[in-house]
Amino acid sequence: MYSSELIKGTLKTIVLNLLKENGKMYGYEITQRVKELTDGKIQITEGALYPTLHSLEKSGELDTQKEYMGKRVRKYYSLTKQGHATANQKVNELTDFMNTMKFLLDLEARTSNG
Amino acid sequence: MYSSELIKGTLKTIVLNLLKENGKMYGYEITQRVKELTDGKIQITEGALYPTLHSLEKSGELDTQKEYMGKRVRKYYSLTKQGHATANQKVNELTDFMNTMKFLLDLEARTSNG
DNA sequence: GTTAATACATAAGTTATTTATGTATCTTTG
DNA sequence: CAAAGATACATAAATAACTTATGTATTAAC
Repeated sequence: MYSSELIKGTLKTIVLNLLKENGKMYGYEITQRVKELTDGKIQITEGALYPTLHSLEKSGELDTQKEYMGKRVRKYYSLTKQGHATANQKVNELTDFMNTMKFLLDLEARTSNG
Repeated sequence: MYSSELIKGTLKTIVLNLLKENGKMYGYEITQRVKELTDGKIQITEGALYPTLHSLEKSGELDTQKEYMGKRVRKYYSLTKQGHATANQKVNELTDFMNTMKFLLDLEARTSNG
């Protein structure tokens, strides 16, 4: 597990990008998928995820659709048009940020090489 | 400028790594160096930096040394032995985290290619 | 002699999270 | 069939890292 400060600020990006790739997902599914894809290195807690989903819905990024499996409810989320745009923008920003960070952290290698 | 949530959690790593590369630096110098190296994309505020430096000193990562330029004080910070170890560990963790994030965000490319 | 840059510092407010708790259904296991 | 664990939602209080605001003082530039 990474120290939690690192993961902060990337949650919305992760969620939006997963929905972009998968069309629709429900909350619990998102937590499991991320855990699986990262070998448990990133674990999204429900206390963090649900408020984030609600906030993305409120701001017009996500649509919801309830489905009943027997008596159990699943709340599926999918991107709105605006959500697609936000997803792209967030992923680009994070990619850019990571490149900048790599540049900063690689300083030693760069100065000793030239 | 990146959205501030992204930068959160990386400040200590940035500071420790800069000190590792430069031997000793003072606070204001750190803010300027980071701004310069990132073309203004990352700007560390003094309200964030000074408490971080104090906290790293308190936890035994940094040593200080005051120098007077005329009447103006500069407080130089340098890594302790423990600080060196923490710097390496933090940089490794951030690198690892960024690789994991790239893997997560590249999902689409991977699934459409194989 | 006023403005901007250099250089330190701290305190109140914000915000995204963690931790804790709660409800309910379905599945496995002894 | 009872208990435990997994599935699936939700919210509220506490925490931590920052932002924003403010303060002091020296030096440089105009």
